[in-house]
Amino acid sequence: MAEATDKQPHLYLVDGSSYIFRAYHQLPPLTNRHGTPAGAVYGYTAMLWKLAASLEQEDGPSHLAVILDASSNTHRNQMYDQYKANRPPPPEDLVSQFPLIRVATRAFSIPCIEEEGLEADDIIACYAKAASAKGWRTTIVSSDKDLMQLIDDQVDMLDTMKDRRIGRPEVIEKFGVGPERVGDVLALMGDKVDNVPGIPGIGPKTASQLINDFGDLETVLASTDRITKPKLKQSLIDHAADARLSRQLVELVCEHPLPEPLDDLRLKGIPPEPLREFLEDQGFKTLLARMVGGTSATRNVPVQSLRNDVKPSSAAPVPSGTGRGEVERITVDRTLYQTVTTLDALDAWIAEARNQGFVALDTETDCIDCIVAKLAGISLATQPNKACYIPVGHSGADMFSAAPDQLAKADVLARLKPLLEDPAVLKIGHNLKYDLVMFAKVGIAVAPYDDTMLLSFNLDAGLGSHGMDELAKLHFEHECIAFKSVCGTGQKQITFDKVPLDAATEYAAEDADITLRLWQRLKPRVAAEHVAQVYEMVDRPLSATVARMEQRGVKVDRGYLSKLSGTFADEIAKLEAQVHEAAGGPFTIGSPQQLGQVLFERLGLKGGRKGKSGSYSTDVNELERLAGEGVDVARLVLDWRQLTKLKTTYTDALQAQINPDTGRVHTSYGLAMAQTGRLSSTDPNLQNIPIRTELGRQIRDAFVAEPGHVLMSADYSQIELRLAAHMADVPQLKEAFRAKEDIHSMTAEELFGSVDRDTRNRAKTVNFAILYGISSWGLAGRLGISREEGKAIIDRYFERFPGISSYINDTLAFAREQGFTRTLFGRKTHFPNIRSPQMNLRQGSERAAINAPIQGTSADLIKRAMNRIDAALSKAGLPDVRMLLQVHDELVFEVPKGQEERAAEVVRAVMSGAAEPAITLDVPLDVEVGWGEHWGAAH
DNA sequence: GACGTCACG
DNA sequence: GACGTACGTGACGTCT
Repeated sequence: MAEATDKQPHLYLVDGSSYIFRAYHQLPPLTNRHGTPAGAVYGYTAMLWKLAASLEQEDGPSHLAVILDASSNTHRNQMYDQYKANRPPPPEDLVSQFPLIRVATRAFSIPCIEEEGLEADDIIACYAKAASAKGWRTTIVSSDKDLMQLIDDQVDMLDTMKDRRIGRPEVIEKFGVGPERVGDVLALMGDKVDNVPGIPGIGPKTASQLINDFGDLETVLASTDRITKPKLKQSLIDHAADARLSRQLVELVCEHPLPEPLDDLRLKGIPPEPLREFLEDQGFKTLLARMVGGTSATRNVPVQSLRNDVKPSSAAPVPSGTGRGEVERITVDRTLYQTVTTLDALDAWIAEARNQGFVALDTETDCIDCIVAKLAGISLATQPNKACYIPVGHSGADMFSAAPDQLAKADVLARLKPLLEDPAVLKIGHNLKYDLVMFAKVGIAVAPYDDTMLLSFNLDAGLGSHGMDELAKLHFEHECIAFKSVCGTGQKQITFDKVPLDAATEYAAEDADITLRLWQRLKPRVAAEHVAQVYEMVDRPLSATVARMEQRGVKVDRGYLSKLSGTFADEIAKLEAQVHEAAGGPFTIGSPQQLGQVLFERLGLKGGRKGKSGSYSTDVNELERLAGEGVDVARLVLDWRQLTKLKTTYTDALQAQINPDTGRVHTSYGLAMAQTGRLSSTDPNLQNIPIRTELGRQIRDAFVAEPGHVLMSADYSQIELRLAAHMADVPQLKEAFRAKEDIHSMTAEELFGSVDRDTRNRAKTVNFAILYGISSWGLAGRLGISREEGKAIIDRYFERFPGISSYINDTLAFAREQGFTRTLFGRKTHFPNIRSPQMNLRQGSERAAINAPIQGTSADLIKRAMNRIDAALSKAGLPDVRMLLQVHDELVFEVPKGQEERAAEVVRAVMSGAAEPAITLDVPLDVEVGWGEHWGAAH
């Protein structure tokens, strides 16, 4: 191939100084052959390699240079002596790598440009301007936001770590303004790291809003009379000079003569020497191997081999075979959908469903809450594009319009019941739990069934959510009709039973149509990807189990809650007065911002700023610290916080959630929400009712049984640690569980050689840390010790329980290889970021991947128990014992008085044996059971 | 709607 | 140049 003479020259400018900082933080602390730190240099070298490799590519460089900061003393320091004054010195093991950057660049025979008195940003600006003047394109390799000012039609940026191009649209996305106004926005918001002052109280959002409203900085400063918010206005007036200074500091200088002429930056190819020598010297074996293996017949550059195997790892974080597969183009023709208004038409649909043995269905209602919802209509689909809607509960748009022609609800349900209960016809739904409740309310027990939401959850957990609209887009690139486009939104929103039948048919029939297509696409993957066990034995049957629990609800004592609300309100009022008194004036205690100002400015307490908003942290740790130092107001605020939390989230909200028809609270369980396979609970969340403090615990007493009944609670003891002992195969832990020893004391003995309250507590913390994917830093923070001490404890843990470290290593190796983890029952959880080049993303995924098999197996077990419990109770002659709630490792039942002992034994047996017969655990699953008049007394 | 905070396992 | 220090959730109040 000829050299790139015929194409437009394309200059790449590498912001070397900023690159090496990022590389340092994102790569592990590697050392080179000489034992000196070289992680950042390696990252830098790999980046240059990648760039050089794209020489011949469409968008690759024809000219390339690396730009470095020559000195810290620049014209900006003369302008403002505080410029970059806050910046901490770089870490030592990074400083030692700075000179190597120049060596590495020379090894590539790439020009390395630096200029006394100019920052790299300014040099880049000069070159970009000069290149544009000659009609060249320029790509700035950096992610520095200051440089985004330079972007235009000819200039873009490239973030090689995220493998992302940044052009005008990306700038607008980030700043809300085009590149030409970025300088004004930066001047308003300032920059902590460079110590550019900006205007206090103005962050990115406000800054871009102001510039958009007024045009530029000077106009903003001149228009303060038009600004309505008093604080903002005053701040702008007070700090106008700071803003002008900031504007100058962020301005890039592009009038300087070029240190080297543009044409000298041409990239012709990389001579093998001295690159090979450099790679050998540093011991960068991977790159060296590529260089040798990729010898090209046509030229002496490593280009050919690079293109094939140096894929940017960030671009393909998900290993092959774990994605959701290719998009299948479909054509949805909504004109083919039918509105069924005659019994003959209905019978024809039922006959077709019977004939082929499966049918997709969906119900439409007048409300999202399936417990109170009334049926509006039912849609069916038998083939792609062959779907119908059967309205049964539609009314006119208002009280003056007549209801549309439709079949009688009772007739339709009478015809559908045999079909929906026919064991020879598979019913397919999406989030079928909702429909199961709707049909159960009219005496129809839908079976057998498949659920496409659960199919997607079991196949692709971790890769996205599992709503139908999203799945249609993902698998078919099809946009479903939006609910709000049919029913409107906000004040004007109407309920589905008011929607005209033609629009209702298009919307509802499409849902059944898409459900059918999703089923056709997803179902074959169940066997192929080995999730049949978890789907068939855990999640699919759980739909019906949970539907029953939701329908039952739990009785809540409104009078008791109301009284509690009153008591809390009095306490809150008292505390509020005391806090205001101590603060020297009223303010909104619930506003972290105002509270921070009161504590750390008005009262002058010492405390650090935290968070990117620049506001003070006032969380429980910070306030506990102050309270411990004898700051009474901190204790008062903590008490106020606890009481308002209890009142608003529990005593008030729970009363409002009592269903007027049943007098009970019916939560909704999310079956496909938590990535690990746990359930979640919403409207209200009954999985986070207080228990840890005495005050909060009173809320539990509001959960009561019907007269003549008690509430019974059964919970797995230490289930996650038991599973860890089994899965990691740790003999001492397994033995301790078999012998019913106290596991935290036993750990304390192993770790610290003695057992007292302190060592036991610390051992308990360590045990949890293991489950959550440990880091020495995190453990140190929790235990209030140094990182080194934290690391020593972890090392000792691994040494005493070697199974744990091999479990972690094996789990991570598997996850990196496959992109997902599995529970003992085969449940998959995907981790698309497990190989991300971004350290924080990657490490977060690693911790989650260590935890997921354990948390997920625990979820599998309790779900299996739940699926079996109703039948086991009936078989034991206890059909009136009703399972009501699940709280991850706990089940709550309503039990007729006199049946407690027998119910306890049945429940205990089912829960303890939940792994069998699929799995035999090496540890017993102990279950603790208690009961009483209310939930609080059942523990 | 984002953020901070806090309730649970 | 920033982020975030343990995993998984959901709800509320404030502020923009």
